[in-house]
Order: sequence, then C-alpha cells, then structure tokens
Amino acid sequence: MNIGQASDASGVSAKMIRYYEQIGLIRPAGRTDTNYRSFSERDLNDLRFIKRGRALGFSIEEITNLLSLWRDRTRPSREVKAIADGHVADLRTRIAEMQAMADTLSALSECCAGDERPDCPILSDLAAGPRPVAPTSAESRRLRAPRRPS
Amino acid sequence: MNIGQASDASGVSAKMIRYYEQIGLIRPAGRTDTNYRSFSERDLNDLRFIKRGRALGFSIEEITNLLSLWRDRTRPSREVKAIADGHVADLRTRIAEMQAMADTLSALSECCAGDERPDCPILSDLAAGPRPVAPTSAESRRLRAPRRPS
DNA sequence: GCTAAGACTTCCCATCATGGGAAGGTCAAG
DNA sequence: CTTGACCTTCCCATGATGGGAAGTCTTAGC
Repeated sequence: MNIGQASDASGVSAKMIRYYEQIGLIRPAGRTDTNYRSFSERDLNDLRFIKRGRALGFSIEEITNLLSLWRDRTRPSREVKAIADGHVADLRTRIAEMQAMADTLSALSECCAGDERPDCPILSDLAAGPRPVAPTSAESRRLRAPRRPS
Repeated sequence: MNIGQASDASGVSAKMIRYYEQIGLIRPAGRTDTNYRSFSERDLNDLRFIKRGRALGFSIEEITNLLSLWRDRTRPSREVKAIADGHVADLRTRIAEMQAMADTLSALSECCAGDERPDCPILSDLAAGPRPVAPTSAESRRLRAPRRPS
C-alpha cells in the first residue's frame, strides 16, 4: 500500500504522512525497491488514530503521548484521562475567551446602524476602548487571531 | 517618545511595534538623529486601537481595514459592521467546533475510570473511532490544534 | 570625563500544522 | 514506448509572536 492509498484510507494527506514520519510521530514506513513508502495495516491504524486525535483538537505532542499509551497494554487509564481532561480544560478556557469576544462584538454591532452614515459604536469602542475590565485572561497567553483560513 | 515608552503606554510589545511598522500596519515612526524611533500621540492612538482590535480577536488584516475606516471620516458604518459581523460569525463557528470537541471528550472522560487499570474508553474511541457523524465542518478548513502556548 | 547598565537598532531563528510547488524518478494503461 | 498519474526529496509560505545575538546609544553614578 503506497502513500496515496494510505492517505485515502486514513484521511491523512500524503504531505502530512511524510511530516508525521519526519518528526517521529509514526515509525518510518517500509520502502519498496524503488523507494516508494509501503504501509501496513498497523501503520494505517496509527494514521487513523492520529486523524481522530487531531479531529478532537489534540496537539501533535499530546497525540504522541496518547499513541504511546495506546501501544502500552499496561498503561494506567489515569494517564490517558489526565491528557484528555487537560485538553478539555484548555478548550473550555479558549471557548470562554472567544465567547467573551463574540458577545462584546455582537453587542457593539447591534448598536451600529450599518448604513451610509459614518457614526459607529464599534469604531468608537476600538478607539476609546472603554474596555476597563479586568486584564483579560487572554492577555497572559499568546493571542491567536481567530482567522478564517480562507 | 521612544519605542519602550510607546510600548508601555500602549500595551503593545516593542517587538510587535517594529513588526507592525514593517508590514505597513502603522506608518513608519519618526527617527531621532541617532536612529531611535520617535512616537507621537497619534501613533499611540493607532497602537491602542490595534491593541484593542487584537484583544477582540481581529486578525491583522481585519485591523488594517478597520484602521483605514477609522481614519476615513466619511466611511459608511455598514462597512465596519460587515467586518465585525463576519468576525463574530467566524468566532461562533469555531466556538461550536471546539464545544463539540470538548463535549465529546468530556463524555468519554466521564466513562474512564482514571485509575491504574488499562481499560480506557478514550483510547478505544480514538482507536475504533465510532465517530461516524457527518463530515465535521472542521474538516473543510485548516484544523488548528488548540494548544496552550505554554 | 569615564564607566556600567540598560535601552535602542537590525537581523536571524523558532513556533505549529499545514499546503504549494519544483525537479526528477516510477508505474500502469494504451 | 508514450503519456499521465503517481511517487520521491527539497524548499518556501502561512500568522502573530517571542528569543537572542551583535552592535550602537543614553543615562546615571562616580
């Protein structure tokens, strides 16, 4: 099974499969005599595991740990749970931050006529910034720009 | 007013001020005869505007547009509102995605004993992935790993 | 006036996960 | 044997931010 088939079967792009191999997340795939990568069922299972982990928002680092726990039949479920719970806490924190942004902005937007006139509470807020509230918890971490990936 | 003072007064790091200048988000600051940047009150206002925009999650690109609308006294508030509403929609989409992740994960976590035993529904889910649900809307866009920036 | 500390300058590198694309080798169907 | 679809590696870009080096400048204390 070559990389294209592995990609189709796992939902992980060929680019990403090569990347995961490069950073050591997955074992180097076998090679044919013409240097094509060759994937086994087991490799596929790993790729599907990774795919699902990413879909749940786990970072590559967390997935590295989850993968090694998965392979360890004597793992304590405590460790798995700790990773998952940590991730959930992270998600909830970020959700709350984004929720606060969305709420603030939609309140401002509701007060904006949205017509040809220049008066706009949204700009006024950005300019005067009466946002005297407590130092946004978001300021203590890297502030990602919630961007639509085009 | 040099860059350190401008940074303190605006809350934008010196690094970021230089970056914003480099990418053309702000006008190049004046220079002293010894090549130090020199900031005016107006520059400060721009920096504060940017700072607040970032705190609301606007991307640099959106802020670029908001800044030029802000400077244009004949802007139609419609345009400002469109940017804000677009951003709010983006936020809400991402919130929903992360919420779904968090809900799925915490449901799994609740079923996990979290003790010394190896049995773990979280790993089972990642491995077997009975996640047959509709193609997560998240899969159509770049999937960010919700990472805590340490 | 001299010196040391601190702040400024530019320049390069790293992050994280992903995609784009070039240049060249390989495979399978016609 | 050609053609097109695949594979390989390698380099580059993203977005917003920080780290740090090497060199210049300023300021406070002596």
